[in-house]
Amino acid sequence: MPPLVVIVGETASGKSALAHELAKRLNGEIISADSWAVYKGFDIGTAKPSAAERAEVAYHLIDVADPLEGFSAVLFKRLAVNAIQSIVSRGKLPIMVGGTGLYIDSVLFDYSFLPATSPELRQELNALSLSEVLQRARELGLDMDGIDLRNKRRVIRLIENNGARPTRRHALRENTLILGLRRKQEDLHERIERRVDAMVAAGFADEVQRLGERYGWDCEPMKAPGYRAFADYVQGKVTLSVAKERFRQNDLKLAKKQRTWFKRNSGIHWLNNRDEIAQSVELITTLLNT
RNA sequence: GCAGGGAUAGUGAAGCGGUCAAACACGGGUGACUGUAAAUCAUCUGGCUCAGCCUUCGGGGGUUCGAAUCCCUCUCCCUGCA
Repeated sequence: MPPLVVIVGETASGKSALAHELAKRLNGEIISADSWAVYKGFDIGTAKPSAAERAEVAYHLIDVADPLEGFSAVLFKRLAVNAIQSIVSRGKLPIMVGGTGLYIDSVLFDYSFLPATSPELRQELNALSLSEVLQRARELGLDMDGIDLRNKRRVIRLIENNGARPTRRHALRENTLILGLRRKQEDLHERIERRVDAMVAAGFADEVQRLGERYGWDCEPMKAPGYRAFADYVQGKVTLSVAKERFRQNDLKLAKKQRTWFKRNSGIHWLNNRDEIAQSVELITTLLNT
């Protein structure tokens, strides 16, 4: 198993900057594990690396999805595994950074997803109520033991898979180092506030306007909170300060979910706030020498 | 100045004499999570020595066994007539 470095953390924690720096120093390439940066055109609000950064370090899994077509964890896993292989074959170090827990875990724990399901069936099931979906599952004689019967999506998944369950998660990928970045609450608030301001200064509102006109206001990535709030703003529904406030609020909410997600992963090496680069380099060096 | 309407928990908003610490939504806390994951779902969300008690429904004063709900009055906001 080739070595893999993974960097996780809350949104705006500085993981991208750390990854970039490490890639430069250690001859690495970056795999973004971000469910929104995959979409073409959604650049400013998803905090994609700049052109200058991309010229310095190779980035993968950014701009790989069309905003009108959607994306999925399965696609992510497949592309990520391929990217790791090709990076390694070039003699470089793969560094996966991102905040989308499910995507990261799919690689870390080698999730084996069930076969694809038809969009028609999903559409049909989505239109039903929870009790109707449950009824359908019962009619099909599916074993619902252990399924969260109050969560419609879970029941729908069960039906789509015709009762099949995903295989149990595998052990953590070998030869993998997971670094975690954690910030104090007040620091995170400040970082988020600064980042939102910077995005606005960089023309975020114009980007949203352009994307809304091109892909419609209801396309998948437009549902990302920062975009949703600014879509309301450019359409004159809310003021700029309200849009910014919502953006910040959404970032904080996301950060909380990310914390919850990563908390259960006991394999993460949480870095101290000081000398994050030095600590990382040391840990990675150890990884590569074993 | 006269005639109406309104002030409810972090926000929006129900309630309109008892079953109201007060629906619901959002916001917030905690957690679940293998093809939408910034999603979806669960749970908690006035205070406390927590099967009970205490303090809340703009301020003050009444009526009543009992009021967020009725009356008087004060303050502030909106609407119609001047």
